[in-house]
Amino acid sequence: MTEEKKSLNFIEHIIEEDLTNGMNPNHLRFRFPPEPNGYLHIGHTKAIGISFGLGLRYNAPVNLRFDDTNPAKEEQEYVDAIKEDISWLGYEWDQECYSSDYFQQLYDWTVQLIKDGKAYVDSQSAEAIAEQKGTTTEPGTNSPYRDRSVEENLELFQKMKDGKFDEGEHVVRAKIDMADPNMLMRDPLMYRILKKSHHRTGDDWCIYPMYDWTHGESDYIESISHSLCSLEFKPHRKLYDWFLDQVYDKNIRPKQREFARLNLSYTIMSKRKLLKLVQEGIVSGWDDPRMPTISGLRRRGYTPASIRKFVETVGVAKRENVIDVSLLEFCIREDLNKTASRVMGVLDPIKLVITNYPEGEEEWLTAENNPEDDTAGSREIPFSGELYIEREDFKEEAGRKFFRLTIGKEVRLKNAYIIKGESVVKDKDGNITEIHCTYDPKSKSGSGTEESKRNVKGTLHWVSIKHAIPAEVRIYDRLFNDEAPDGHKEKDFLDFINPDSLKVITGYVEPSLKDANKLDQFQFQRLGYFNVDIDSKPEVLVFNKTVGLRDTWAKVKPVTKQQNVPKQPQNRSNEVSSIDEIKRAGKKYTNLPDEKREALKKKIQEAAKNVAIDELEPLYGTAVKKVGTRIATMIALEVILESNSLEPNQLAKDFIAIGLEDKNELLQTEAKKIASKYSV
RNA sequence: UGGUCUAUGGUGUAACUGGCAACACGUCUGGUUUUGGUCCAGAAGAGUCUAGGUUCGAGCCCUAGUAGACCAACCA
Repeated sequence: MTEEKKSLNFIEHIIEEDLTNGMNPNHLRFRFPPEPNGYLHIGHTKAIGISFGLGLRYNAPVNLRFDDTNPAKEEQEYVDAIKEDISWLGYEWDQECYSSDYFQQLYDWTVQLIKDGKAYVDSQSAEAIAEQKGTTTEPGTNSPYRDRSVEENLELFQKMKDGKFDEGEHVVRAKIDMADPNMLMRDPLMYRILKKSHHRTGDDWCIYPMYDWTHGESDYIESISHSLCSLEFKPHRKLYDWFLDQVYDKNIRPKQREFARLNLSYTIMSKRKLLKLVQEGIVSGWDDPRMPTISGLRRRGYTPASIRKFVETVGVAKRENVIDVSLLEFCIREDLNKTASRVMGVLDPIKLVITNYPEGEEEWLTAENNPEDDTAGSREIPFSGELYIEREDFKEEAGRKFFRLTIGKEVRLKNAYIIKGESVVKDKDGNITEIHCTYDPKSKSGSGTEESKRNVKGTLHWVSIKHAIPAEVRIYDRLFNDEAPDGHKEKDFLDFINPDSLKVITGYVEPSLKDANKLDQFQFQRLGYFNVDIDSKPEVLVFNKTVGLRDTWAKVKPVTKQQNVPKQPQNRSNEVSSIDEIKRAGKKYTNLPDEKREALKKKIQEAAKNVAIDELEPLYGTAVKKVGTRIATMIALEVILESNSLEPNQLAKDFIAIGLEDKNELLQTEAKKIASKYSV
């Protein structure tokens, strides 16, 4: 609480204001109210982080409340999983509450509302009620049952409770205003009949209160001061307050305030869709390491601290946002860098023979466990004349930028000796099967000799073939290959499943890993962070790749491979990329008057000359929210096609198709222009 | 065609009751390094959606546009 430097988010501003207006700080109380109908995911951690974070900041209690008013969807299994996940994240709740604990109170209040003429029993079908709701532009009409007498209402409500009716026969509605511009105020439902067993109340009840009639009242019962939820509940606030008015009696009056929910690129957050992934067997379960669930992240190797840091870093505001997954990755690397033991493992092995190493000999070398942690100590690792190194770490010949092993060049084997590439052995097809090298016996790491201090450019990780243990290694990639898999109107999110999201390989790891426990975390040096999966057994070790190391080499690598890339600007650092320029121009496009638009168009066309069609992909699609960006893309596309005299490829055709259907006229015009030109 | 909310570098968030835009991620450069990791030093990148207004002065206030999101489940 002494962290004065940290700026406040808008919710904290509200609280500060309440406090300066005389609110007793001891009356501060928050709540996290999940519905136990699924597993918690990374999106929930934002809500959790906000409410529990506030609790920590103001030293106020936070209730965990299960919003369990719909027995059709809720199960005890989810209650247990949610509790486990929150605890694992490191948060402690004050009271464990259930909306179902308030069923009787809610019932009593409803009776009072009926007596006050503020609620009534409606006996129409769901369809009829929906029809009378009206639309966003037209007012609704009153139900024919709206003016039933208090006595009749009371009697019917009693019978509903006693199970005298079937599902759907009657509902209880609040009598508010069928013409309110806010649809939620048009006589909202308070109760419906549901003949289902509830995971806690069993068959005690066959009428269940609706969300709106439950949430605010539950907050009130628990003396919640600030009830924080996501933006889509904003319209509910009016109703929240209306219901509160009916029962409010000089106690603490909760305030609902709304924040934007978390969205993560390349990820879906909908419980329904996550459930589908599980049900269709696309993933192995809710805790599949590719899942954005807390349990999935846990199994993948994410730490509670890293997730908390992440939530803290993304901030809280009211605008729609998409957080880049790279931020999540940064958070876990930052944490693991300080804590994970360094070990060596080779995932794509190729045999390395040290020809001048004494035949049959072996020795044990000392290796530091964690250079970031002085207390981590060291361990012994075996070395011999036959090793595995990473296939990627050798090329017969390579440019100066390749800091790894080539013929005639020296590199250091981490914690061991300096070696020099001598020759290769190939099979009939010309594939390299063995690399032969020589070593400098005086260059042993830590030996203190002149040679041991010699500086060579590259350092390689390795394992001794004789001592290494094979292990199953599961390598994950993003589950979807689209930035916003569920942001497309036309396509199903399942169309974007990445078929290569899981690769299972056999790697070879140093023998010290034999005793690793489940969920232990390691850095496989130069490769990334890995943890021991829960499937791991003493006979077969199983590792998950949590995340790779930051890798600046990987970015330049492709360029060295493909010679035919279009000319890249030399001083990339000093130039805005053409793509950025297009994006930027597009951003303002729709807001400008026609004259200025022309200038912008020229700019886009100029920039487009240095760009390939495929590079436009991230700027397009229904996932891109700004129309301007899409228009700019369309303009750019035209230039690209024309200046290279290309025919539209599939991607281009997709762009055009989407453009033609867009409701924005400017975009449509541009799309039509190209469409007719290339008769797409 | 209604109501509500939102609009700040590539992304996310700041900027206390108006005083020429900060932090993190990402990107790039250089240094250190027995991990192309870490660490250190530095750079580029927005003039705050547009147009008007109020003001000595506006990202913050007002008006009008534009764009996006949410709202018509007996879901939460």
